Amino acid sequence: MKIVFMGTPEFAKVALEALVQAGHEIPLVITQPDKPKGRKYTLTPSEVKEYALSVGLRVETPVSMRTAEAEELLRSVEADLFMVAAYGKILPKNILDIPPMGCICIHASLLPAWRGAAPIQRAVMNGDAEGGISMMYMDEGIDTGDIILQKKISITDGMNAGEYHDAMAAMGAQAALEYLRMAQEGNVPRVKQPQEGSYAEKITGEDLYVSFEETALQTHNRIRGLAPVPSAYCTLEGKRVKLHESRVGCGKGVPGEVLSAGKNGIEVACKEGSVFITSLQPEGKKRMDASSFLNGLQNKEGFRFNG
RNA sequence: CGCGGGGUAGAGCAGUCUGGUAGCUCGUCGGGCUCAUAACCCGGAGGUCAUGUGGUUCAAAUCCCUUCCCCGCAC
Repeated sequence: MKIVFMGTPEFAKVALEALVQAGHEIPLVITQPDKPKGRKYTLTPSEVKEYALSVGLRVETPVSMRTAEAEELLRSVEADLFMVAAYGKILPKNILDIPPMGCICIHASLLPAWRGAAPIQRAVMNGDAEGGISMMYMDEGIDTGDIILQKKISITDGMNAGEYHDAMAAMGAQAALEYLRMAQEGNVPRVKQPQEGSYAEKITGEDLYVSFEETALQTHNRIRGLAPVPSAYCTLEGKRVKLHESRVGCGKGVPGEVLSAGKNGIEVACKEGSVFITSLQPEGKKRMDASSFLNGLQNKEGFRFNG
């Protein structure tokens, strides 16, 4: 079976790696073009591209899927199916129709929940107790295709998006292999999705700001849902402070007010309840625990955030 | 050359503007108090102040220059 793999970030890389190690034939890998990244603004390849090249796969990075060139490229490999994981571009119908076995997508949510760009972060930020992987036949909608299989995982309170992501990536890879086994036996289930679902909007700068104007639980979920990257933040004396780890507390006070500061962390009042910040990172500094932060703080007396 | 912050004891910081014996909080080690302690008290160790046998100076953590490294923003 010839598979064209389409994907971009780490999540997709893990799946591609599993396919390669299982010995599947992958004549072509499609990923996003290199993008300028980092302080030096250097052109950086995607995780998928980096890995694919390291194992000698053919990689193409079309700028658009809506060109004759893209269609010709994808037809020319005569693949049986396209497997897509967090590619980052919408596939038009003429592309979807190319492979005889269809376009199969690995999506990081239990559809129809969290369709779209940032299902992993949104699930954690929303405080979901359960999440998982969906394999589906792609259609022209955004993550609305018929479902082949789903795998569930619980999201514990102590888990951040990074940990959840890693577990999900591994599970996504397993799901892909399971699908391929079913496909080889010619026995692939296909269940329609409900129309109604939720949408996981892309994370923007506004999502990162912790105002403490939400409840303690919402604040905690925001912090862990954005950890370890891109990180939630608040401000202290006009400077950004990234918030990496927190715990829910039950103190009361004006949102942003520091209620206590010690070995348990820095307790900050929220609209309802409080959160203990246990790991944070001032602008220009490295990540540190709350004790270290307090050791170096000049005016330990009555500081407050976002003030 | 996209913008900016920083490299001082194991950790986090002050001191740099206005050169003149290296400080703070925490940790660590020893002792004491206590039924006991992560609490408290007393004492000690620990730093060629990132780099350059760099420049200026009677004197450089501090002023000037070199190189390396870390981080925030933006993308």
